[in-house]
Parts: sequence; structure tokens; C-alpha cells
Amino acid sequence: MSEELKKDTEERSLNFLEEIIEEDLRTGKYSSIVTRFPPEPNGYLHIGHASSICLNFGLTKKYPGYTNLRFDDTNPVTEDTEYVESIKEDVKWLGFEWKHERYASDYFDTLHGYAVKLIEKGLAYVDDSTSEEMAAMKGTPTEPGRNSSFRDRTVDENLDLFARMKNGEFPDGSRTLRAKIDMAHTNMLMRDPVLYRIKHAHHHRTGDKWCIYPMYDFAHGQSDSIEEVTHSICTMEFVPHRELYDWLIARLEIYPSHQYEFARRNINYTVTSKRKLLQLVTDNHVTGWDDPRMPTISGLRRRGYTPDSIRDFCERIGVAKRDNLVDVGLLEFCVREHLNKIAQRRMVVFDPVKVILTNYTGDGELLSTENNPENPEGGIRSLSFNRELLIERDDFMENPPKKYFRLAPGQMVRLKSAYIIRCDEVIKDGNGQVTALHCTYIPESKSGADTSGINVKGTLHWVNAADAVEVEVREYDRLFRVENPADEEGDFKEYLNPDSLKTVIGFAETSLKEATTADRFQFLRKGYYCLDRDSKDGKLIFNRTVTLKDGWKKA
RNA sequence: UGAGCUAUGGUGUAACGGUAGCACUACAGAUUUUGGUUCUGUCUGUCUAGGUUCGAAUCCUAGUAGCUCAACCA
Repeated sequence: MSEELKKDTEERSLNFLEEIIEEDLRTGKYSSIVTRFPPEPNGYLHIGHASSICLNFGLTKKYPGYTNLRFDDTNPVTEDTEYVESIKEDVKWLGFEWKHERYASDYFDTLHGYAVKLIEKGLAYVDDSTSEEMAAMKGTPTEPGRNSSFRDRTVDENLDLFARMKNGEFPDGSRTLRAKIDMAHTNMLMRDPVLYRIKHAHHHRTGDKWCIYPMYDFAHGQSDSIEEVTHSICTMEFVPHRELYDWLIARLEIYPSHQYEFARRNINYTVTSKRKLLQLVTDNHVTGWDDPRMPTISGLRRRGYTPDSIRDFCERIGVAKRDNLVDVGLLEFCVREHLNKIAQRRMVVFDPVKVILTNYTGDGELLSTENNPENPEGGIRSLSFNRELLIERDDFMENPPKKYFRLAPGQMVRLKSAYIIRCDEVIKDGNGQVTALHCTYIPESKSGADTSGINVKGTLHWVNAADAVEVEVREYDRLFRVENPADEEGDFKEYLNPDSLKTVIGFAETSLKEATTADRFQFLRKGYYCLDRDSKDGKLIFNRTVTLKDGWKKA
């Protein structure tokens, strides 16, 4: 094989997780793998989760095995079935299928048994300290902590107290079950971590069955183990948890799942923290979790992003362990690339100026145009053309600069899929505002049958003034004015972009009346758009997904 | 000031001791009935200092910088 050919057929290099898995498969450690996507149902999924979803599900698509969807629902006061439903919808929409739908709460009985086992082994104890006392005894990263005075209770006493915690004999916060590890450990998480706490709260799945709930560290790894997850993939902030994860699995003598960490993906000009996103929603800076400006999956979906483009984005940014801030421009590139292939072309004029074809004597005519020049199978549609048309105000200049390809006095342009026209006269009102352009059209220049021999540089989009449909268009821009709002001084909300939404009126070709929310459009020379679900009969509302790249910037 | 993690163009990611590559961005040109698309080309990088080696982004040593850890959150 020649060098060239070899290079062509060579596979894309592996990321560090794929390397680990291929090694595990090669050595026979596993013959197939199990991963899981473990959201807490206390908020909506965002683009950062998409990265994790693509990773976990992508790995078991590439290698033998499967992925579970597991809800980490160990804190009943913040969790809700509303979130469960939205999460399932988002994962499906992204194009992935889970093997089993599981809940940490499915394992509450087993987990309780594990806790008893730990107590019996002398590795856990009931502590009566308040959370303030515990915090005071915990030490700091640079100073060791102190043992609780309850640390040396007997096994029987612990068993009894834990049973009474479970039976609801004690109020919230009065006692906890803690692992007995080492209060001087350099890893703060190993300083006798809390395993169970008392919460007399209604759980979205187990109802009022329990009044004690396991902490993350006593639920997550154990759930992985119960499901025999081979590769438990999480973000870097869980690195210190791994030591406890392994400690618990070893003492419990259960299936040894292993945790691997990658750096969460950050994107500039937005925030991806559930807490911050929730604030934007509750403070009404956006209209909801699915506001098209939100980096949530539901927001991106409503904005017009396709699942393919999001998957492509996640693939392109890859996965590693270093801090990062991905340029949102890459996300935009991915959606443009996909939409360019599938979007139906339409013409919409946003800030119209009237063109009157002084030599057009007909009653109007129907012209034909392609729906997508990238895809001949997209078919054609017809456009109504007549003596009075609307073009974009900034497609005309009275005193144009040298490389201006659009309309100007005496200058000619092509009207897309129609005729070449020449501007003869500019009509203005008392304020000097242009109100109409008198033009002549070249009859022999009809699109597809041009015998005029005239070559023009510019092609403009247009609509027929008589039957143009008025539509509302929501033009979205980045939510924040700064690259990394979380990094700035003060409240992140001070850095919101005041111009993140501009609502304008457009004049659309009539075929847009048939638009549905499933359609994707390119408004010629403008951008990609989709119909918003706020549309009602007779009032069409479009969201701008992303602008077209603009190769022409005025100096 | 303890422990852990991470350092490669503007951004993201490769190179597994042997020519620092790919993508995005930016810029230039060609094509174009979308100043879109497509095509071609160009610029920009191994945190620092020593060491090992014929040869170091890669191995060693010492620094430096960034991030993480003191919820009965996950």
C-alpha cells in the first residue's frame, strides 16, 4: 500500500477512552462493555450533556455492549418527573436508544442492605452531630479533621440507630450514617463521608416509603456496580470521588465498575450550569428552558438545530482532560453544514423598498425555481412575479463604493430566478428617504432562457409586492456579551447581551404559508430559519437558527 | 499554605522516542443566477529551564501557570 493510500484509509486517531476500551477488549478484561448516562432529574439537559450522551452512547455503538439511561434520583426535594420526561425526550431526539431505563431509587432496598453490611463490618457509624459541627470537625484542605465523639459506637448501637433513622423516629438533619475512614486523609472526601441522611420528603418514584436517602457517593458507584457498568464515565470534578468509589466497592465486595473522567466541554458566550440556567428562567431573562437562546437541548431544538449537527459538533470537539472553552462558531459551522444540504430555499425581504418595473406590461407570471441547489431531488416550486416587487433596502445604494455588486442608479442586477433589471430612477419622499426604484427589466434575460448576453455580478432575492405574506421573524444572537460569563466579576447576569433577540417583520413569498415546524428553510442570502411553535393561523413566526456566512463586509 | 488534575497555533484535537498533522476561525484567489455552497492557497503552535538520547511535544529533574477539593447537592 502506498503512503498516500495508507493515509487515506487510516482510521481517525482514538481518544483516551477508546484507547482504554480497546486495551480492555484486547486483553480480554471484557468481551463487551456497559456505559450509562446518569442525569439527575432536576433540570433540563444542555449542550454539555449532549457531549456526555454522545460519548457514552457513541462508545457502545462503536464497541460491543450497551448503554443504560439511569436517573440519579437520590435527592427527592429537587427532583421531579417533569425533568425525567424532558430528559428522555432529549436523548431520543439526539438519536440514541438506551438498553435499560433505570433509577437509583430502584436500588434503595439494595443500597440500604449495603449500608447495613458496612455497619456490620465496623466501617460505618451513626453520627448525631449537626451539619455545623460536622463541618467544624472536617478540617480544611490543609489541616486534618477531628474524629466525631460518636465515631466509636458499637456495631449493635449503630444497627439500632440506623434502623430507627429508617423508621422515621428522628427529625431531618438530626443524624447521619457516615463511613469510618480517616479524618486526617488528604482527600477531603475520605474524611468519614456522609452515606445516608434523613429527609422526610416525598420522592417522585418511591413516594413516602423512605425517609432516609443515600448520598451521591453511596448511590452512584453502587448503581454502576449493580448494573455491571464497565466504564463509568464522568467529568473531572469527580476525580477525587474515585478513591471513595473504589473504597466502597472494595469493602462491599461487589462488582468492580471503574470510573474514568474527562473535562467538561465549555462553550463561549453562554453558560452551562444548571443553577445559572435555572436563574435565567426564573428571573425571566428568557422565556423558558426551551427559549431558542438557551444552550439547552430543547432550546437548540426550538432554535432549529438538527440532532445530526449537534452530534457532529460533539464528535469534532472530541474529548480530553484539559480545561477548554470551545468556540460557539464551531457549533454554528456544524449546523450550517447540515442545513445547507437539507434546507428548502425561500425568499423573504426584511426591510423592503419597492421596485417598479416601468416597462413590464403583462398581468404577471409564474416563474420556477429550485428548492435546493445542493439537492436536485428537492424539486422546484413557482414564484409569482409582477410589475411591483419588493427588494431589500440595503441591496440598493445611491452612491455605491467600487465593489458593490447590487443595485445602484444605472447599474444592473439579476433578480433570483427571474430577470435582469436596471435601475433608472430613484423616488424619494420629503425626508430624502428612498420610497421606490423605477427600473426596466430585460425581457430576454428570463432565468433559464437568457439570450440577453448580459453578465451581472449581483443576484438579489425579492418578493412580489402584491401577494407577499407578512411574517414575524425572531433574530437571535449570543446570550452573553462576554466569552466566559462565569469568569467575570460580579453577577453573571450583568453580562447578558441586551440584543440577544430582535423581532422584525418580513415579507415572504407565498409558499411559506405551508410551512410546518418540521421544515428547515434557508431564507436566501439571509440565514437558516424554522417555524416557531408560537405561530398561529394567519400569523407565521420564524426563528433564525443561524445567519449565512457573510463574505462581504463593508470596510 | 496540603492533596489531586491539566499544560501543543486564536479555538478544539492528534502525533504512543523518528518530517508537529487535522478541523474550525482569519486572510488571499478561482467558480457561482445566494457576496451562500464548492475548490485552491497562506499565516499562526509544543509553558520555562536543565538533563538522558544519534534523535524529545513525548522520558527524567526542577520550576511556572490554570483548574478542582472544606453541601446532610449531584
